Amino acid sequence: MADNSEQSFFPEGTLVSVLTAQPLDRFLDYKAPASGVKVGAYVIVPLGPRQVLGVVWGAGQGGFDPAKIKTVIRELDVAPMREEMKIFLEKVSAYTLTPLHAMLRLATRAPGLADAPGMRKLYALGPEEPDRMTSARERVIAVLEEHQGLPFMLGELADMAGVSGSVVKGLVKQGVVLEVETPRDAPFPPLDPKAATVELTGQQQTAADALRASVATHSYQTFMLKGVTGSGKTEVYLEAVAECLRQGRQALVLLPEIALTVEFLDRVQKRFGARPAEWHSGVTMTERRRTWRMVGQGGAQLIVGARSALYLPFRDLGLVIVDEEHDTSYKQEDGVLYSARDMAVMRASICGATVVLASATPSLETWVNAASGKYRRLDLDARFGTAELPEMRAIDLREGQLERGRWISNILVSEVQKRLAGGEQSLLFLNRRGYAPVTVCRACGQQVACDHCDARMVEHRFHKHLMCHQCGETKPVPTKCPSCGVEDRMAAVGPGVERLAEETQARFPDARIAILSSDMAMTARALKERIGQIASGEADIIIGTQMVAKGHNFPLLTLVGVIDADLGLHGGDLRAAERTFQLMRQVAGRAGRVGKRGLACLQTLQPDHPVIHAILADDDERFWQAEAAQREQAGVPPFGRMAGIVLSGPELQPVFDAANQMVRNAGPLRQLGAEVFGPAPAPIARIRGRHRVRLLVKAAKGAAIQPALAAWRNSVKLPNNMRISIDIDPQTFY
DNA sequence: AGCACGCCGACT
DNA sequence: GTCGGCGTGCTC
Repeated sequence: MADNSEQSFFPEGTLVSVLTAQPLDRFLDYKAPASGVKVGAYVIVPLGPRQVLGVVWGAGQGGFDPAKIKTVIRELDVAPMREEMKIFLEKVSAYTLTPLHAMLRLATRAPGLADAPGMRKLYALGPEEPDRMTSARERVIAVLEEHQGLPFMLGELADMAGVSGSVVKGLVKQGVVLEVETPRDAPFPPLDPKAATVELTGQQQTAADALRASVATHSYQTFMLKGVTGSGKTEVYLEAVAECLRQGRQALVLLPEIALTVEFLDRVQKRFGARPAEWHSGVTMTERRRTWRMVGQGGAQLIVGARSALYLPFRDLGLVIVDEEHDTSYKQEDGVLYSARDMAVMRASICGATVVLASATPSLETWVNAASGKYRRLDLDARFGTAELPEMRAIDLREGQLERGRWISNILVSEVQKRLAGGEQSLLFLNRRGYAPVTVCRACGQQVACDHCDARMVEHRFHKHLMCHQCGETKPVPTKCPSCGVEDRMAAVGPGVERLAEETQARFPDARIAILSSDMAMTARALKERIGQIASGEADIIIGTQMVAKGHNFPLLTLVGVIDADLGLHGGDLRAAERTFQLMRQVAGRAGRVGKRGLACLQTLQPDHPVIHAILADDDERFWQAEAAQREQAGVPPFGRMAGIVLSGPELQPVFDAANQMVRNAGPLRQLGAEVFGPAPAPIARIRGRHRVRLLVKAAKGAAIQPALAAWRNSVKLPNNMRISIDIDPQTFY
């Protein structure tokens, strides 16, 4: 690794070590350019016939034919990478076994990085009077006066004044209007921590004080902020943001879903008087470039975004909020495998920042860390206003409650009817997209499966096709069985939201029904608008998937019916209970947020299951204790370390053979006290035609398994149609 | 990642 | 004869 502790500036011709974003897995030496170059500088370097982006990591290492060493082409006009960012990238790389070049790629995911910062001309009011006043000129001056000194782009100003550009240019000649060269990437409007006064309840105040005090120390600390739905978590952590702004440091708020950002931005605007910078897949290229640059030079104080915002080049990060920290979308299961929650903690510990992990239903890891004192725990249990937690009731489906092809029990039907009569809303929750999860042939019993994956095809009647939820492959709904060839015996089995909507429509023909499902491809804005309409009463019954569990507020909602509370309780996945618990509680939390007490009905075949009991008893502490005890006994996370190794290839047998070869090479790993399990088919045994085989490594909590895993991975030479990926702290481990 | 080099099959 | 398939290896 390059050592840069001694030197930070390299004069012309000295050797520097450069990390490129190319998959080279080593540093390359270059000569510093005529102007010299400093450590951390973003540079363009020649690499073979190409020019690529890199970062000066430190002094050159030598040992390469000096005649072949090329010179850095130029340094980019952006803030250099800070030492703490380099440390962060190195640490994440070592922890997740991701090559450093891939980390750099994550950290430079901004368009137009290599471009010179563009300039543009803006127009503002100048000191002079015009020689002759015309009505066109008057209008231009009026527009500028109205917006007190705020400069405009030429087209914008001309449009607003209803004149052509030449009128403005004419005024520029006389000095009435000034032409100012402004950088294209402007700083974001300043946020004012005192823009709005907030009234907090006693408990909120206590929590906010603790967070503010921590932010003010400029040292690392993680908080678990646990607050039931509607307890005002956001208000509390926005106070921490306010303190961070006062300290002149930057704050980052991570949200699990883009759909939530629009609502959140509105709240920020109300609280701080301006909108913060955004960072997620829905942001335009220009705005991304601006945000990346401004974060680096301090022109953005608050960034709201998705997990990848962790890799922005913060100048002085003082606070990271991970909202809905239990959300599984923080752990990406493809590409670079990391948990944004854990990496947020890592980043904050490097730069002396406060972390707030906010959730109504924290992940078990966070709960355990809070229990052990590693994190500080803050609780908000008083609900805002008069709303209270809904009454919760299990509906036992075992006693022949449901007719064939029906999914809504009579008890639930009558509760919905009461809401319809009273002008209130009902939510029917089913975490299954599409019409029916299984299409089966009644003649031979075969189910229609995806040709490329180990998954069943889900019928989407709305789109008139079957779809594989693994790879997205679609095919028409067959009328003839693909296996036995018999005609017209194909049947849809089991419910999806579309089918639930169909039944709902049949049972309540006069009700207005709205479906909220993630496969209704909508933009974040359109979705927000739709949710807004529904919330304001434009629907009587809402049919929803997982999406509705993520923080939207429906004031008229007083009934939640969970159609299948058993989904996810079984399946051998140790996290299944945790996920089901979180989901159920959150969905139930939708009901009765304002005013009236709500009712949540859980339809289940296992009314005696501990998870169902914990939900009904509203006793989350007991649930987490039981879960923690179970995991501790099994020696699995967070009480032990685990890693999943997935080998994949086009043919099953060679993949298995390679996996077995790895097991035979696992000696050094076992010497660390680690156990190796497998090979076994991965949880999803085939994706896009590639067979996947998994090994699991289990080790004691303190064991440093990464170096051993890296050596292990390199101990087997794989054929080049085979891939290997290592997932530290996998989400599924069974 | 790209891009070259290189060594074997079916075309003008 | 040569155009082009993609396997192997290099890039400071």
